Amino acid sequence: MTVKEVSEKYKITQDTLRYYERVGMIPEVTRTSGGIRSYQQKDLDWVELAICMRSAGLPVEVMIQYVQLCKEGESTIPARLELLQKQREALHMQREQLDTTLDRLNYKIKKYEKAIDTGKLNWD
Amino acid sequence: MTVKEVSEKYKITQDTLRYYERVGMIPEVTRTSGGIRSYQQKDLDWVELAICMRSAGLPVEVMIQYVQLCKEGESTIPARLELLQKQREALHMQREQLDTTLDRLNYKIKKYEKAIDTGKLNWD
DNA sequence: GTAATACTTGGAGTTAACTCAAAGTCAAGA
DNA sequence: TCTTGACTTTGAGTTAACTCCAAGTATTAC
Repeated sequence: MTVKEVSEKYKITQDTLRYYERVGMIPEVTRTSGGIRSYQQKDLDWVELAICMRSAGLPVEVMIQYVQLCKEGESTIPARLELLQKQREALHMQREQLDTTLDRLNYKIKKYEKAIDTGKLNWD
Repeated sequence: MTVKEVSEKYKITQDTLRYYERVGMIPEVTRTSGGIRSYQQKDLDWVELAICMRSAGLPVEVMIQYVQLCKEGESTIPARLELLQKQREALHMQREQLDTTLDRLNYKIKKYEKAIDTGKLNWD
């Protein structure tokens, strides 16, 4: 697949795909003899992983570290595990905060709905 | 409360507090005759709301709009409701994405744990 | 009253994560 | 072969959300 096809498949710009590769957030993509990107399944797997992590707010920097560790071989498996566990912890906290905010939003929304319903506000 | 006290209470910098006020993410804070901020309960409520929304990733711009609507009076209640509902929807989607990513992280973590446990990787 | 400290503003600087532009190279069709 | 359009890189520009700085004013301690 060309960069254009991949960008369409994942709804992400070509610039972003090239950027991810340039900064090392995904390993070097397979190229044709002419130097043009030709994404293979393993390249697509990396792209998908990168997009998934980014869409949850995981920093680019963290993915760069992970990719770096993967390149260094199996000896880095404990380090990779630790990195992933740390990120999971961060996402759990993020989730809790999200729920707290959702509760607050729901509370306010109910207030407004009632206000519109009864025609008056009885604010706290 | 002074800006310093508020910054300590909510673990946020004074600069950020002033920034929030300057851009209109919270209404103008009560001042002393000398022009120094003196946060009252209602000011603190706004600060707390702003921090809560921001910590869930809700854009500053959205809070600015909300504050603006509040200033314009009760006629904007339907608009405020709509704004809040839209943000709730966005947070719900964000939450789903977070869960998807967490699933993926958990899968990888289990793989690595097993690899360390058995001393070998049986990758997919 | 004066020194020290905390506050004020306006505006410039920073960071993360893209996003765009320019100038050149590659590949497919007439 | 020539043209057209997609691809390449390097490097600069943009956006959101702060973050910092300088110069000045207010408050508090002595």
